[in-house]
Amino acid sequence: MFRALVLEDQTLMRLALMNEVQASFEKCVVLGAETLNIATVELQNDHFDLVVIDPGLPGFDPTSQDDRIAVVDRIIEASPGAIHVVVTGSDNPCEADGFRRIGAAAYVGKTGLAPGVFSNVLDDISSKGFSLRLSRAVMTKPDYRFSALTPREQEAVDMMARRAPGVKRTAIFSLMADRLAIAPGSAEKYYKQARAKLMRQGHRLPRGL
Amino acid sequence: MFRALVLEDQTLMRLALMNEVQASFEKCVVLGAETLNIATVELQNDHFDLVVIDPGLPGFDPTSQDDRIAVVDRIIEASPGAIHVVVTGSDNPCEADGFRRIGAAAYVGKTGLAPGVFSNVLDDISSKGFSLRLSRAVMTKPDYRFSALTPREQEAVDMMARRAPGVKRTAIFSLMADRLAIAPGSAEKYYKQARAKLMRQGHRLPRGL
DNA sequence: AAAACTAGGGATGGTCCCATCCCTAGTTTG
DNA sequence: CAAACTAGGGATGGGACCATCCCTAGTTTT
Repeated sequence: MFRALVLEDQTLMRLALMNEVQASFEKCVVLGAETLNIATVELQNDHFDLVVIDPGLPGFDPTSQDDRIAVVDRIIEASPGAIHVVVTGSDNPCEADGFRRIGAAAYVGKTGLAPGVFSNVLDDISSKGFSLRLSRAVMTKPDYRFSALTPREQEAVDMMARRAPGVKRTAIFSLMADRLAIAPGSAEKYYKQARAKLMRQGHRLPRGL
Repeated sequence: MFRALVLEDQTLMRLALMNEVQASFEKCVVLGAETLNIATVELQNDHFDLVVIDPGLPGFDPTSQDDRIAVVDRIIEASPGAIHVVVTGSDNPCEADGFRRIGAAAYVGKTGLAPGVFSNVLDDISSKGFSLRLSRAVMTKPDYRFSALTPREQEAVDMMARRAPGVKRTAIFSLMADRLAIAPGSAEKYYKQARAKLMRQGHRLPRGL
């Protein structure tokens, strides 16, 4: 059984990271720790295969490079058999190199860390030994979330809303079919159903329908 | 239709916050913006009832108090009719007061911001006009997440694992029943089913079974 | 004009999860 | 001892969502 631990003080982020880890492995256990103390205790009592660390913990000076390194270093020494992924909000290439030197297998900025990216990070580690993902803002449109839609319908709307200008709807349906591993006809159905729901509720639709 | 906008650069956190907002309203639309620019455009084009802001955006100096205030101030001026909630990782009482003065209705630290807390923040705003939730680490045990469990089963395990010493299991089943609005017998069932699954898979169970 | 894209709608079977109720049987506790 | 807590298990109905296939009909492109 694959065992992972996520050390991150921000609760919503910790839960989200735990989800990402879980989504990356068929069968696994993921522990979430809010503090270095909790994490240290767990690392002493059990073996872990993967540890995700945000070095910006409370009780440490967020501007002190030494503190940040110290946190990660303590974790790495406490779990020599694990893969270590550093996740941070204030990422920079210099710090990435520092963490790499002390044994981290990945350095990931939170801004670019979207659902699904974590799996790619793990793939990078497997193939290249190290994964570096620095933050950069790439969004040009907002995300929309409608409470009336099912997850599939929401996905359909998302992908259609992000469609580049000039791209046919049919092309998007094919793309959706590939990504979700369903038939293009089904993708089309979800989109149309979603659109109809929103119209019925009197929504102003996002640009691009 | 209730309309909300979440301005937060970290993708996973933005999506989590959008979920929290969505969970707080029966029917709503939630937009997520990664940058101040995207948010500004949306605020110009549409009316919003609620805006959630993390002032620690890329392109601004995270240590500059002026920059942080400026971001929130621009948003508040661009959406005079909305309720404004400031969410930040590096929270302190002094800054809270600053944001309150310029018109924010809530100041929330990310560390204590767990699923469901956002609703409480909104309740505070309704009843008292302002909500202040500063971060503090309160966890003493880690969270466990098992990939084999359904959400209900996972909840049952969570609540049981957090049980205070000496508390009877039956008491927990009643508590679960209250929180999830189900029969205590059902709560018991979920817990036992979850436990059985984990045993079958050869898991080491968390302390407290 | 033919082909493709658009925008709706109806019907169906399957799966997973939710919630409930009922059953046995060993161990603690009052 | 009786009552309550513990630890399993089986069966059932309902609901939401998934995925597919089929239908009509107007518009646009080739």
